[in-house]
Amino acid sequence: MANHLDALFAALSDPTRRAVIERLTTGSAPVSELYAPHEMALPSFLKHLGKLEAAGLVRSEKVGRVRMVHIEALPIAEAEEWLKRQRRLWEGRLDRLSALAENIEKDSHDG
Amino acid sequence: MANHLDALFAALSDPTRRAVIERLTTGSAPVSELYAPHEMALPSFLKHLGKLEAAGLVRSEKVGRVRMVHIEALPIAEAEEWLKRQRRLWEGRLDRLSALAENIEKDSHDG
DNA sequence: AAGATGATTAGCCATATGGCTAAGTATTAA
DNA sequence: TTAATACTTAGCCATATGGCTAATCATCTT
Repeated sequence: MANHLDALFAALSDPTRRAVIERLTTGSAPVSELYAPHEMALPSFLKHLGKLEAAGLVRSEKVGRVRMVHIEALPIAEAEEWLKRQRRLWEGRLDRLSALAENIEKDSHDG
Repeated sequence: MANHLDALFAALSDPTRRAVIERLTTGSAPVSELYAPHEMALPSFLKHLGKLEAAGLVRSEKVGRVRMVHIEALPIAEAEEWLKRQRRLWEGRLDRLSALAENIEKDSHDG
């Protein structure tokens, strides 16, 4: 995937993975705890964790036999920024259109 | 896909599709114009447009033999909101942690 | 009416994704 | 030192995804 936004948005496109992110906003947790609510085999779940980590949304390190996982704020902010920029560009265009409409209105009175 | 955020984030996970969104923030355009900058066969490109439309990010209607495409603001705002909420939850937790740290500090002086 | 234009449909292909089981490794607990 | 715990690795499977060509349809333009 060329752009890292690719991996970022792809990571967020799955409900299991978004649920993990939602859980992690309340604090770090070991794999076993993150896994508990999900009705799938552990290896399947670990693939999801792997994608989150590959996208940079999450980090983890092993403490004894337990792997602790924590959220990484920056990539979330980056995705948010991309969306915000698109929304603003779009809104900016609407503003310019209505300004234009006003000018046309004015012109029709002047002219 | 259960949640409509699934389709939304999945639609945004491809550079061709994000490029289309970026182009559309500057105004509606016919398929042929949206297609022009992309080095792939038209049917391939149309699949991308189809995903954007399925995700609700885009609408289109046919005028003569031309199909005009325009952006739909709401889904972008929804994706943005989900991200914002996660960021705030996480930041809120940091605030609580530092408040807790201050209390512990205070207690250690009192006790 | 013929030809060009803009899109659409059908169908093929390779790779990615999301799920599984089975078996293995490394720590900790008894 | 044996057993339980917490992952980890390997490998299989079905479906989804992203690309293609070839053929078709619908609407202008000449």
